[in-house]
Amino acid sequence: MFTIAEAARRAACPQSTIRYYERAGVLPPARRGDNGYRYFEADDIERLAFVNRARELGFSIASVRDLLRLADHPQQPCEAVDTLLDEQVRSVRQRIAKLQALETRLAHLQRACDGEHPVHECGILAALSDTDAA
Amino acid sequence: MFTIAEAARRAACPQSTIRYYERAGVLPPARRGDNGYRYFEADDIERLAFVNRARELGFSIASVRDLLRLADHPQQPCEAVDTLLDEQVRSVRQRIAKLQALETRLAHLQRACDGEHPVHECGILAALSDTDAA
DNA sequence: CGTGGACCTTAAAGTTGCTTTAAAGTCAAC
DNA sequence: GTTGACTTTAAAGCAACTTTAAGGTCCACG
Repeated sequence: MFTIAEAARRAACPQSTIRYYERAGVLPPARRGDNGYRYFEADDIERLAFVNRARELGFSIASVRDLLRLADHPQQPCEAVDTLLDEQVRSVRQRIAKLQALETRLAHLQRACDGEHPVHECGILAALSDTDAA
Repeated sequence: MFTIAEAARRAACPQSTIRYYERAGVLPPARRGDNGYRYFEADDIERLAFVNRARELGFSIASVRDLLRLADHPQQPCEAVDTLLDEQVRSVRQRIAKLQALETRLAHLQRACDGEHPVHECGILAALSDTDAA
């Protein structure tokens, strides 16, 4: 039986996040002591750790809910898990591609100015101001 | 003199965004007709386009405000512009690196399951449940 | 017994950059 | 004069939390 402070320490995440996860429905309502304090068992901490790992992998709260539901029903086919993971991979790859395109444009801009002139000669601001610039 | 609908069309951005930018202080309060309608001149549309381009490059609203302030004071040295751009490049590269690390981990996970078994044999959920898994 | 400090609780607001909604006023044409 | 397309505002919604404020609880020390 752990207090929320202990749970937070063990899961290495803020107490406020644990409360939030409960509110958001990815953790079940915690058991309460007579004083209203939350108490956690080893099981609860494992579930919290599961959530944390899934979040680290970039899954949304909604997807984490789905993953937990699947984990709770061991007889179901795991196709749904694979699908969630595939979607997540695609989403990450898309974000990478967008950021790389951005990086290229920003790097080009960096070459437009050497930092030695006043702003009105700055190639960077010129590019931002210019309707024709990429 | 353009209505907000015209301005939105010319800048290819929603009207709600124009109003938001005004509220957020990156666009000055628009001139108003007797009826309270906003009216825009070519200048205003250019400023809006500047904002749009900077946003496309990933600059925060706060940075866009800074960039505009710099653009409005042509005699200042453009070092500040370069600094903002450098920071932006660093931030984008960092995000890319994080996403690539994520991609690697997700791709590993994908190999942990071929989608043919029930959930309780799923390597993906096992990895999420396992305290020792990456 | 009391008091100080460390713990816990909740609801609500703040964050970022918008979008959406609702309720309402305006304008032009038929 | 009324339809329909425009405009306005304030406020709420989104994601995933974090922060704040105001308030109970617990325990140990004197």
